[in-house]
Amino acid sequence: MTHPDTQAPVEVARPGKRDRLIAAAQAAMLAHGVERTSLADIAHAADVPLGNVYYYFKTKGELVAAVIERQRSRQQEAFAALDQRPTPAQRLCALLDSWMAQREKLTAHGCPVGTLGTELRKGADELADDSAAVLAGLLGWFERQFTEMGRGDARQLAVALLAAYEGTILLANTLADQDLITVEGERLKQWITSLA
Amino acid sequence: MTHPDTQAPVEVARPGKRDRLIAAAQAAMLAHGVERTSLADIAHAADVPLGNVYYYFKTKGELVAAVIERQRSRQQEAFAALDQRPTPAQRLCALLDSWMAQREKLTAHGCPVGTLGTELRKGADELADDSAAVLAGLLGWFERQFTEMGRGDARQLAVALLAAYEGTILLANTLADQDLITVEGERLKQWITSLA
DNA sequence: GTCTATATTGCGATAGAC
DNA sequence: GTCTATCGCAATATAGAC
Repeated sequence: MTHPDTQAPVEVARPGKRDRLIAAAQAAMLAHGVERTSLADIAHAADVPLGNVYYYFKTKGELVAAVIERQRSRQQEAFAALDQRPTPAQRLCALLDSWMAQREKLTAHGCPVGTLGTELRKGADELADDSAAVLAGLLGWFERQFTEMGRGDARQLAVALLAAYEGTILLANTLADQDLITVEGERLKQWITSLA
Repeated sequence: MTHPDTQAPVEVARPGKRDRLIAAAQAAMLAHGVERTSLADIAHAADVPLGNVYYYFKTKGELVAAVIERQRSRQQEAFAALDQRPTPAQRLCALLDSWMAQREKLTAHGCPVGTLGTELRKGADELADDSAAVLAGLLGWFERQFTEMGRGDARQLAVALLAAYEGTILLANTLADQDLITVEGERLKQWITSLA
């Protein structure tokens, strides 16, 4: 802490300027959609001047790509944590528990992965496939759990579970009723338990 | 047909100019989203000059409102047709059959009601509630069928069915796999039959 | 690397002739 | 009622000083 002025003459960027932009973009795009979120909004929220955004991301699309990559990365961490649990049924139920715990945010803005994927499919965007890969990652993880439970119809069960998951959030969001997530969550947990 | 020039000096609009705009708006907005659909696109598709759109709709929002009203109207017609069938299980399965028959369009663009509701919730739009009412209409119809089947948990069953319905379309659209609709459709029909 | 000022474009909406 | 021309604005992206 001594002589802070004399050392490090090179201006080191406050760590995370780029990360702050990605996080701000993710939050704003989840709340208002990609199209309605301007780079000015993101820059303001991240406390970065507008023109400087283009030093980190050449286009808005690159920023969206970074958001998707961040989702994928977070998803892998979540899987790693869940995989610590001993049985597949416990892992699936633990995910449903954390899902229900987030019901307020999910009801307010929808599923981050689902709504982004839906919006990107409407554009001519190549990014749609990247977003789809995140959803496919969740589907694959579900399928692995069911396979480990010895189910030959693991794929179909995974599709049914993911559809119920995404569909319930869509309903909760559109109808503005977070209790739908609680009720469906409990029903799905019972269903999983009955399969184990 | 005689003397067509001398009669009806008042220029009667070719029937359906307004309707053409609504239909074109619905198609374009389903394909590309409300935000990305410009009034110029709609006017061009409906073969109406851009400036003339404002004679029929004061704002773009009014045009979206007309699209929603059209969805609601079509939904009522669909319910009336389905209600001709003798049993609630037959009605539900008939709806799932028509759903599966439309799997190609649903996979390409998502559910017209679900994607519109999701997008409008992202905006500050008051129209979101109008769109939600259409989804709620479908939910209510489901619930009536289960009630008529003598189920005390009709509401919960309706939520589960609608979530599976919307969630499956979201997956089929995002993952670009229309077979998901076929597989889930058959599973849901079996489930309904098992309840009857 | 950082930031201000601005070029450029596309869209919603309007004015006003016919 | 119909249509052309255009305004005003917001947003992406760039130029260029520091």
